Amino acid sequence: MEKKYANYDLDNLDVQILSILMENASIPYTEIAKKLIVSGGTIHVRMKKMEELGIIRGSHLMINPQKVGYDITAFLGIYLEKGSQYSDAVDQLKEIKEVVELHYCTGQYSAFAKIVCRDTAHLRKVLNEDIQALKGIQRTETIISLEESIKRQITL
Amino acid sequence: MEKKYANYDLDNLDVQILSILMENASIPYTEIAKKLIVSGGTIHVRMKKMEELGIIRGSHLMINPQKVGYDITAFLGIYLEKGSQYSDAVDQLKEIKEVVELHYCTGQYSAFAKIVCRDTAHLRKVLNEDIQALKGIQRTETIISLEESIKRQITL
DNA sequence: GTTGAAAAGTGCTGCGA
DNA sequence: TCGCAGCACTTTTCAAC
Repeated sequence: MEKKYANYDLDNLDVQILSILMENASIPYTEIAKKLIVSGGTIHVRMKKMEELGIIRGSHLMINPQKVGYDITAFLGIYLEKGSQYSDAVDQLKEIKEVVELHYCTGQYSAFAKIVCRDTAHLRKVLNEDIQALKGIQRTETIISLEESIKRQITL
Repeated sequence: MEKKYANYDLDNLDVQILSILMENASIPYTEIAKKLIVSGGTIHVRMKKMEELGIIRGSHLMINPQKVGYDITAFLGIYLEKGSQYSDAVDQLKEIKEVVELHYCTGQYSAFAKIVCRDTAHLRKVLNEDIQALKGIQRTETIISLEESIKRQITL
């Protein structure tokens, strides 16, 4: 068993397949097979195995948010009144669709969120009306992203 | 021209197609066509248009980082010695593969990064050896994510 | 712009090694 | 466990509306 990659015995081939598909999920299996010099069926078997193991979450179409009118990305450091209220906060924040990421974390903030909005007016509305209104949230600190310079997945 | 969505005249159909594919990029065009009650050809034409407009960045396979041994996500507030050194910092940080996002931003930090590591030892190595060694970086503040509770794309 | 169907290519499955 | 080959399905194209 090769144990280089985590709790699962992913071998080199598995990792190479993932690496290719993580960059471009629409590349056909047959082409991956050619690149890695195995048969198409093998790719299929490996992918199925990795799906069953829960390694693969699914595939997403990446869109350019700015081109569909979502121009502003912001990060939000959240101070909760009590740390124990985190799970309540999660449930409430899930209802706000502008919240695209939420982390429970160490450091000065109890929670840390990433939000995407159409414009400054929209951001202000989300911050003032939606998020500040949630119970259990003491205050927040906003960091606005002026430019997203890097955006990629981990490389295995 | 419907101008509800950005600088481009995306109509309702375009937005519905994107909404479906953003959640699951592997759903076949023919099935989308059935759902939206148009022909497969139409979906194809719309997708091509949106690709040419740069609205669609591509499709990615989402993997579960924890299952391949990347257990730690952290955010890094970066203080640069001078704000003007940002583009230098971008170039240097691009070389560090653990950095998956980098934003130029307002607020106390000059830049803000998201990094993904295997374990605490790996994180310490990236912070101490890779990032602190970069020139132009004064100091950093690390926020470690203990749990990622929300992870999704914007809904149109 | 949309349709529907035909042609080309891809994904899936079972059998054999 | 892997690879090959045939069948089903999807994507892509195109003439016609």
